Amino acid sequence: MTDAFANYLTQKGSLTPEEIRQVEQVIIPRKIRRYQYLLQPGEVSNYIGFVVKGCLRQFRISENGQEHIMRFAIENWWVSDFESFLSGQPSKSYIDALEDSEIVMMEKQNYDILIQTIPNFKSLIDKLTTKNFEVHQARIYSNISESAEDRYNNFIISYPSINQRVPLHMVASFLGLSRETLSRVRKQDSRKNTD
Amino acid sequence: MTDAFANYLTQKGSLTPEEIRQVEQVIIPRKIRRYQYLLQPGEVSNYIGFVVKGCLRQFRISENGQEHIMRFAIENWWVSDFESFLSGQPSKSYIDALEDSEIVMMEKQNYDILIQTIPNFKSLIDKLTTKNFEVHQARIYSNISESAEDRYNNFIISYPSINQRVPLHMVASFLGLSRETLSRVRKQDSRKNTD
DNA sequence: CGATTCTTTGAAAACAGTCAATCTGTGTGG
DNA sequence: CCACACAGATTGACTGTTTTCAAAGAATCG
Repeated sequence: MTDAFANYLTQKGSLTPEEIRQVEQVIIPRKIRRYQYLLQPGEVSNYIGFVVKGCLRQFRISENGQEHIMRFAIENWWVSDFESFLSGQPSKSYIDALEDSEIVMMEKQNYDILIQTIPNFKSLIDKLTTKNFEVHQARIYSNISESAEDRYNNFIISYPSINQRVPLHMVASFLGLSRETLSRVRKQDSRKNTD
Repeated sequence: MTDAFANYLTQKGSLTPEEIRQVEQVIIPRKIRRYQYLLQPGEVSNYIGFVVKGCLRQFRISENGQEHIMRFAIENWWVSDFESFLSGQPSKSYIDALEDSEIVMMEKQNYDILIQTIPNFKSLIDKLTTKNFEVHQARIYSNISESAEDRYNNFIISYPSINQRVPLHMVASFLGLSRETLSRVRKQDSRKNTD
C-alpha cells in the first residue's frame, strides 16, 4: 500500500532504506471514500497527506455559495491545506475526495522532527516548497495575463492527467471560468485542431 | 542607513544585537535609481534584497509585449525573484525601481549560512515563506473568484500604501485589468462612496 | 513652457457569464 | 433488461463586463 510512498522518497528525495523506515514509523495509511471530507473550514490542518491512489481537491466556497478549486491532488502529490499546515491557523478550505482514494498521513509534529533529523527529507521538502512557489507564480501570471482559451490550453499541457480525470466543470472552477465558457472554449479548440 | 534593517530583524525576527552584527557582516547596501534594473530575464537571482527606502516592482513581459506586474516591494519588504533565488534557475522576470531606492543585498550563499547558524533568522525566513504562501493563495483565490471591482477593493484594503505610491496603470497590471477598466471601476467606487 | 507620463472618456467590439433547455452517458433499482 | 434518475456537458439567446482604439484632459518634471 505504501510502496508508492517509499518509491517517491527514494526517487525524489534519495532517502536510504533506513531513512524510509524511519519515515514509515510515523505515517498513517487512510482510505478516503468519494465525496468524503478530509478537511473543513475552521479546522487546523495538522497533517499533510501523500496520495497513494485516487484524486482529491482543495476548494473554498465564496459568499454567494460558489465553489472555487484551489488545487487538485493525484497519485504522488501531497495534499493538505499547506497554508493552515504551515501557519497553524484555521483553514478557509475544504478538502474532499473525487474518487475513492488512499493516502498516507503525517502529523505536523512528526513532519517537523523528520525535517530536523533527516537532511534528505529536509531537502525534499525544500524542493517541494520551491516547486510550490513556481507553480503559484505561473498560475498568477496565467491569471493576470492570459485569455480563457490560453489558460485552458496551458492547463491541459501542464496537467494532462488531471484534465482526463476531473469533470470539466471542476477544471472551469480551477481556471476561474464558468463551465459554459469552458465548454465553448473547448469546442473552438477542437474545431481549430481539425482544420 | 541600515538601521531600518536592524529594526526589522529585531522586531520581526527577535534577533539579538550580536546576531544582527553577524547578519550585517554579509550585507551590501546599494542605491538603485529610478528606472534602473536590478534583474533581467535570463539572469539567476543570486541575492535577496531588503528595501530600506523606495519602491520596486517585479514584472514579466508577455509575447505581445505587455508588462505584467507580479509583485511590488516597498520599505521593509524583501525584493528578489524568489523563484529564481530558490531554484537557481534563470529568472523570467525583470525587477526595476519605481523610485530612487536603497536596499541591502544578501548573497544566497550567505543567506544559506545564516539560516544554518542563526535559528532566529531561520524562523524569520520560515515565517516569510508561510506568509508568501498565504499571499499567493489569496491572490489566486481573488483572481479566480472575484470581479474586477472586488479585486480592486481588496487590493486597496490589503495594500493601501502601494496604492498611494504607484501609478494606476501598474495597479491595473498587477490585478490583470486594463488601465481603462480600472479607471472606470475607481470612478464607480467614488460615486458609491459619496452617496 | 514643452515634453512626457499618467488618467479619463466615449464608442464599438470582443469576451464571458447567466438562465433555461436539451442532450449524453452512467449506474441503479424494479 | 429496461426505465429512470442523476451528474455532467452542451447549446442558444440574452445580459453584463471588459477590452480595444482613439482622443483628449491632468499632472509632473526639467
